[in-house]
Amino acid sequence: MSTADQAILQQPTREEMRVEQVLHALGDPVRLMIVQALAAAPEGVACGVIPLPVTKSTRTHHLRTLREAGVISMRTEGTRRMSTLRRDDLDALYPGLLDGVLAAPR
Amino acid sequence: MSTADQAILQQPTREEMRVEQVLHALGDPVRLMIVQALAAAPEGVACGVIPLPVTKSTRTHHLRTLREAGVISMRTEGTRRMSTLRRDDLDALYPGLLDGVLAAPR
DNA sequence: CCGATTGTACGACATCTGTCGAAGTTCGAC
DNA sequence: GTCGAACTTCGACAGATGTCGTACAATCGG
Repeated sequence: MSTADQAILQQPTREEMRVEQVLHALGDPVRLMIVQALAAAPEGVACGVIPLPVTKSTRTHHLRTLREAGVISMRTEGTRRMSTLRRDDLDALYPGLLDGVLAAPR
Repeated sequence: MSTADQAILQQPTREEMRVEQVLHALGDPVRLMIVQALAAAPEGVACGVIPLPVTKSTRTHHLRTLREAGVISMRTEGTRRMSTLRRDDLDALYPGLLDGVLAAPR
């Protein structure tokens, strides 16, 4: 590995984020479940421990969609991938959006 | 016409609205333009006057998607269809969501 | 009544998207 | 070194979705 090795997977900067992409990422039932699970665990969660009604590969697909939209951040930790909500960036760009989504009646 | 004639087109009640459907509706560039245009005109806007890069039929399609998700309300007024944002319902169900979306950097 | 204006309905079509299974990769433990 | 655990990658595939053009419907003004 190089000395500049990054444990954090590629994700858009705050400037690169687009609201329609964020909304599209949030507009899927499985991805919304992931976001709700991450909201309850500010320190991050291993992808695998979130209960989801899909297979591993589909899970990977949704996590990448969320990451590329800028909704979550992922870092490698051993063989685990830890995910966290990018709360600060989302709140800065779209104040109230995330809270509104999380406040939705279940 | 019957005495119970309704000028307001069918739309979900507040209880019937689902957050993932709302987010999905908002997650399209054209529909987002519509919402931004409606946000600037609380009294309602005729569908046709919103500048959009699509044809009439596509416009109708997007307006129906927004209406069926509960984002907008439509009523007939002569040969016009007036659309309005369902601000009160959205704010009640998902406080902050709409404001966050509208605050997005253009 | 006629025509113009507005918008909807329908069918077609290319693309996107969510889903899966199988195979590959990376890391930690023994 | 070998095994298992945790994810990713790839290819495939069915269904959803955005788009258009044409045809149809309703309303208002002369």
